Amino acid sequence: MTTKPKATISDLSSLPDLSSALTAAAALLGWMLIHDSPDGLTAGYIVETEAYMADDAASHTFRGESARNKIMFGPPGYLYVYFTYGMHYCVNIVTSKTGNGEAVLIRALQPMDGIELMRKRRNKQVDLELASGPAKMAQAMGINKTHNGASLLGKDGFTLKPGPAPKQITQTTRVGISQAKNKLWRFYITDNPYVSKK
DNA sequence: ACATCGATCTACT
DNA sequence: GTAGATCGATGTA
Repeated sequence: MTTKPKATISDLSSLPDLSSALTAAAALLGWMLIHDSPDGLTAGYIVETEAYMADDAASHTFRGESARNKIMFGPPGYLYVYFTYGMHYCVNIVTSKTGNGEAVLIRALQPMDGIELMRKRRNKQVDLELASGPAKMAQAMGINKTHNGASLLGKDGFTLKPGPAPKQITQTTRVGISQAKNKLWRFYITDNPYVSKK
């Protein structure tokens, strides 16, 4: 069995600045998330994110490390995937540094590549319904709990690459939380139709 | 052990 | 606009 030649990206310099969840949430807008899976390749343009910070009452890491959230306490550049509401997965990119417990929730993508595969995974035809929400996006990209802890540096099939810079970004409050509701830690590309909620 | 709640989505009214 | 699905993590005893 031959090893498939694959470009390897060796360090974090190929990723946006992940030094803080807050700045990374804004910086990730306009990047492409790519998943090269056994089923095929899908890619989407990141149009909506949320920052979950250290000492943030709405963050999974607020009450300290646990089996579920330990990836968030690890090094940046990895995926933190969790299961919620008994049926959905949500995808985060770990930021900051080991021990801090910060991440950026990827809330919505504009489908760019592998759209037929996204339609099949989602059992939906309309592009606007493929990835315009955190759990929709996870399903369209074929991401589940087995990808918790996957690297974004290519070796696990995930990569990020820069796309067209957003013209304008809107900063507002996060969705679906009951704590720290006043923080303006959600970001989206202004007027992009693939954003989950205005 | 048990109860509660959730970084959601869908289908229905 | 709102109810229901469905289960893992967490808090309370």
